[in-house]
Amino acid sequence: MPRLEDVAERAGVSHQTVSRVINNHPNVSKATRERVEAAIAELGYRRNTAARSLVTRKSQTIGVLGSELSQYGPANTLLGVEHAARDAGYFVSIAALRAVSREAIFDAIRHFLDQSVDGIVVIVPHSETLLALEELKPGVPVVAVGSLGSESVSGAMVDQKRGAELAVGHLIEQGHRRIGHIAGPQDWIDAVARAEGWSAALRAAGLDDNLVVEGDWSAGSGYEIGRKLASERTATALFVGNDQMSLGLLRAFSEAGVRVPEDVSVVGFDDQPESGYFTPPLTTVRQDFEELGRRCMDLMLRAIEKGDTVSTTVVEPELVVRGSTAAPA
Amino acid sequence: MPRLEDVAERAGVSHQTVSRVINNHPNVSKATRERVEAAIAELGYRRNTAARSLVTRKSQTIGVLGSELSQYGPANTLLGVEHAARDAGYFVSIAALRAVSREAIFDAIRHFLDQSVDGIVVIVPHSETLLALEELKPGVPVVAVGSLGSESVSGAMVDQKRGAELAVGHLIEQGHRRIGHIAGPQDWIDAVARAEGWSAALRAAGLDDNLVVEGDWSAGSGYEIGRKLASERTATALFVGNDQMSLGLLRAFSEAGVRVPEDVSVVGFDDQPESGYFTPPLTTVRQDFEELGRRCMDLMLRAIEKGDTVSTTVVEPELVVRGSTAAPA
DNA sequence: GAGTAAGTTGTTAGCGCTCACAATAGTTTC
DNA sequence: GAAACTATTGTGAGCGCTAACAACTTACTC
Repeated sequence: MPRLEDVAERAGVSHQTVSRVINNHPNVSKATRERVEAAIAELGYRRNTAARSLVTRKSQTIGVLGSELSQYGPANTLLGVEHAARDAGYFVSIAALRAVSREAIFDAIRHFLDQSVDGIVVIVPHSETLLALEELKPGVPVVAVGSLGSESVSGAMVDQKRGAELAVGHLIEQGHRRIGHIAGPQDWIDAVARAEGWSAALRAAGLDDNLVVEGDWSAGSGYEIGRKLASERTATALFVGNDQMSLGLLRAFSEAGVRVPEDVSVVGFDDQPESGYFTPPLTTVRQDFEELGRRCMDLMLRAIEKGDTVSTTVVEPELVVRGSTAAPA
Repeated sequence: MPRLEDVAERAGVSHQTVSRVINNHPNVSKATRERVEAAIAELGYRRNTAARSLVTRKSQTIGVLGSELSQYGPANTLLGVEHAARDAGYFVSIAALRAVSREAIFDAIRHFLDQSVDGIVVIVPHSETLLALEELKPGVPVVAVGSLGSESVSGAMVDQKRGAELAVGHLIEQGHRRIGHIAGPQDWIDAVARAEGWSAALRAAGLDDNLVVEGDWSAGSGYEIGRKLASERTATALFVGNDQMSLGLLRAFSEAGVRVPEDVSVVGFDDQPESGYFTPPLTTVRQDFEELGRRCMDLMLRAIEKGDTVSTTVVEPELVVRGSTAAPA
């Protein structure tokens, strides 16, 4: 592998001039720059990241700390971050948490600091994550996905409360009055926000917000809850915390002879690619996860390159109406 | 940040001795080792990765090149790789391909070489990927997921052909004689292997293998194909290339009044967490993607640390029988 | 007890790059 | 035309680590 020195020799300049060309320093004459660029091309020179990193203490790497990274939302957020990062010339290093705990988070952050990452994006949608980050100030910019951030941490989120309002608003418009909620686990930031949004929208319309059950995001939990609800029949409409639980719910209702949407309307959350092919096709709230990831990197780049302080960005959700909602009988 | 030198001073030894302790060299007396370890703990010393990397030309980093990384299979494979890598003390850097092309693959590989990764795992299930890798010998070990590898590339795969045989065998056992296949896109290695397995199993049983349609893995394509098949009714059973297309197919059949499994049996492939909650619950072939990822890293570590030559590992698939298959009417 | 081997520790150099500063050439100002 | 700039290029040092070698102990052999 050719070194800076080799390029310099070939171009007939000093190594420092080559360095200037590589780093786009202004004070290099056009002629010299071209000569150096030619030499770089001829030798197929590529800068040694480790050497650069050693002296600058920057690694051109963003660490992405995630959990549940194989789920639709996190996976797509990661993708958005990766694309935006690579476009900006950054490497992306990942650490996937097997279990969410303070110790595991600390571990992963240390792992990133060992690599001297320039910034850390955290896709760990648990409430305790923010607390852990507050406690262990990593000394590099941190963007937490799915939160508004805090004093020292930037946040990028989809407006969950707004999403819940869209869903509930749609059901109210159709004439529903008893609208239940199947919530996600309440140690997830988003699950809490959706439940709050549901509750707020109902109260604003003068309706009861007492029909809540908590699932664990899985289709299995949706199924179990669905079996129970099918026998009780308390609500005419259900706002479900995500599309997977909705799927399980639909399955349980189908088995129990409860018709959707004729007997009960169902609204999900996420809009996974499959949701339009459930039986019936699911009305749901779309979140643009890739956009969320890109926004994260926007905040990150501003923090790294312009030294911008902590800030927040919010992505708007969108209601997608399909066949699982109708006016109550 | 404390340096090696600082630790050495505190422990009253030379920096080289500290280096030996860190790198687990054998010839350090127990007393010295303990003294050094104490100093490391007291100062909170962490080795500078860049400096180490500069001199060793190793980065303790594995590059993972992927496409469709938000899909269930690739995402979980990535997870398996990440866990195994981190357990072995390696960092994981990712590059996600937006589109699969030789140029994009070359680009990503160069990106990894810039980081002087110690190895590259490729999760790009397109046939042309292998060719591209053959052409551009990166100079570090490469493991390609979903292939048997080649002369210069190791391979880790789930036995797709066996999976297809399991599915078709199950249908034949139930008494089906006209068994169609909804294939995945034929530029995917797995799609080809599944189609071949289906075909081979049918021919081995003396049955026709002329009922094939090609989809694009999406639920949407399964739906379109399902609408067409519902009117034709040529087969009594269908082996579908993946679970998502199966979902679309089930939806189309449900709309058209074709009953599953009474009128047509359906077997999918993948066993995503949701598949057990389709209507009806889907009989499918399970692939253990995380295991696949771990196996990848096994091969990789052997290649890196023991200089093992190119090799292959195969994960066995498993048939999961649920409610979408039954004997023909 | 001299000679050899094995175990333990220290010394020096250099990986490839950027930073701070020095030096030179070219331009403007009065 | 000398002083004072500005633009361009070069020089030397050092980031923190490991590899190679040197040096010193201790133990063992005959």
